[in-house]
Parts: sequence; C-alpha cells; structure tokens
Amino acid sequence: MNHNTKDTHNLFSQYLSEQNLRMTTQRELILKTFCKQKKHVTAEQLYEVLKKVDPTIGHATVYRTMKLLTEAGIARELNFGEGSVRYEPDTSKEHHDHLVCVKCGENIEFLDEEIENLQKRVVTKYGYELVDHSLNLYGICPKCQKS
Amino acid sequence: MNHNTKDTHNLFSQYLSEQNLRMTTQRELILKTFCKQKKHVTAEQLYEVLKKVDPTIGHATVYRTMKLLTEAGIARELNFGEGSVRYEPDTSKEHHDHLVCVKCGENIEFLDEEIENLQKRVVTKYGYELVDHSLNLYGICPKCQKS
DNA sequence: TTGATATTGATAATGAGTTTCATTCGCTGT
DNA sequence: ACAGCGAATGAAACTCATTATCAATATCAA
Repeated sequence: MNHNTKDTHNLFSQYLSEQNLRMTTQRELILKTFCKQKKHVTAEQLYEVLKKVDPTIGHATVYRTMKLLTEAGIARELNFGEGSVRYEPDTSKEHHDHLVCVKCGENIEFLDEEIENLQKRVVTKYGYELVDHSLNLYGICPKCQKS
Repeated sequence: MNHNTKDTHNLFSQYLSEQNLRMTTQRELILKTFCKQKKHVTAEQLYEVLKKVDPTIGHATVYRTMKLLTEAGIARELNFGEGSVRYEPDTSKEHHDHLVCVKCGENIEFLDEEIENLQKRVVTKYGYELVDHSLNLYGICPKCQKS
C-alpha cells in the first residue's frame, strides 16, 4: 500500500523546510503526478505526462524534483541497466527486489526474507557495513514464453 | 583463476570466425590489455590504457571490441549504477555477485549457493524463465569504517 | 510590501555510448 | 605476388540521459 498523496505532501513539505527549501506549485504537481503513476517511471516519462497538465513545466525541474523526492525518502531510484533511471514510490515499509521480463518489461516486486538474511550474512562475513543492495532477476514472463 | 591470454585469444578467434568476422591487430591488443587489468574497468579506462600503447587506436574500436568480447563470453558487463558499464573477465566457471565499498570502490566477488537457489525458487514461483540476474551489495569496507 | 534568496525554464554543456563514412586492412581465389 | 571484396578502423558527428548555467520570477519571513 502506498502513502496517500496527503501523507507524501506532508513528508515532502517537512523535508523541504528542514533543508531551507521551498514548496512550490511545480513541486506539488510533480509529487502528485508521480504518486498517481502505476508503473515505475523514468524522469522523461513523467515529464511527458506533466507537460499535458502544465505545458510550461521544465525538463530540468522534473529531474531536480525527482532527486529531491529521492533524498526525502519518497521516491527510490531503480536501475535495470536500461540507460535511464526509473523511480518507484518508496513506501519505506517493505524493501523489495525486482523480477523483470526482458521481453515486455513486466515487473514483479518480491521479498524473500531468506535471501535478505543471507545477504546480511555475506556482508558481515567480509566485515562490511551494509548500506544498500540491489537484486534484479531478469527472465521471460509466462505470457512472453508462449509467443 | 582467469583464462590465460592464450586461451582467450583462441576463444576469441574461434568466435570471430564463426561470425565471419576477422581477428585484427587492434582486437588482439584490446583483448590482451583487457586480460591484464586487475580491476573491473570501463571502456573509457581501457581506452586510456590502450592509447599509451597505440596512440592511433580509436575510441569506437574499444567500445565495439568490448561488445564483441561480451558476446564471445570472454568479458561480462557489470552495472553498479555509476552511469557507465564496467567489464570483468568472464571465466565462465563460476557465476558470482559483487560486494562494493561505496567509499573506496573496493570490490569483492562472492558466491552463495543458498542465495542462488532461493533466486531460482522465486523465479519459478512466478512462472518466469530465468535469463540473468544481478545482485550487488553496497557497503562500507572495514578500512573505510575506521576513517 | 519588500527584500533576500530559492526556484524556474530555456538553453548549453557533459559524458557514455553509437552511428556514419571514407579509407585501409585481411583474406580468398588467381 | 595480385586483385577484389567485404570487414574493420578512426574521426567526427550524433543520440540520449542528465546536469550546469543564468537571467527572470516566485516564495516567504519580517
């Protein structure tokens, strides 16, 4: 379950004021539009959607705002090696990994506690302090296997 | 343990002739230089090294050849989300994952059979056919923790 | 309302990687 | 050795994602 728009708006406002930054109409619009997306979007895709609502919105503003949302813990960056970064809502509740279809791009989020724990074990074994991790499985989904 | 240079040269020659492509002095030099590298290099870094040996070598040739080496199963592409692809020798023996220090870039290769098996289980559960996967753990290495 | 300063949008710039194309090279048949 | 053909090369132009610059504008605290 995602945060609702109100939640994220408050979170973002709070983050901005902590950093002595300002809430603006553009930032509100970008946040609202981002939260509505069903799929993981690139900054470019989000820009295309936003242009329909506000044709004056700038390219750079979208990129800048997505950076801010990431810092604020509202969005999370995903890198599937496509050459551009995708964003997903960071619900902060459950971390999860991704299973991506290399044909159609369908994207399943999963969480496997056992894998998570084993990862921690590896990190500890080498004396590292875990900061982050990314696990992406690439495969062919059942639909694409048929065609 | 890596393939030695002789091995990879034969492998590459064979791959090229299968594809009706040709072994050239540039390709030989790039392969040899790539195999000498101790760390995972970007195409750009390799180009810098190569220029010292052969200042006439082209930018594009290095990129093209790394693509070929990847197709030939001699190199493998790594994406740590840095904005550029790194290459490691593909020994084809053991797949492994990476533990990267976010401070100094130190890079440990590890393999955990349990994690591998659990990944397969996840993929199967969703009816996918596994094509590839990437698991990167990001942390702070013991040295960097002290400073 | 005003002033300090953060923000914006347009545009230029960057950096990785790819494409284009004329020239050169490698190989195969003579 | 030689010719001919297609593959390979290097230079330079190009693409695509993202970032930096900067003058004009918007926000907010006083």
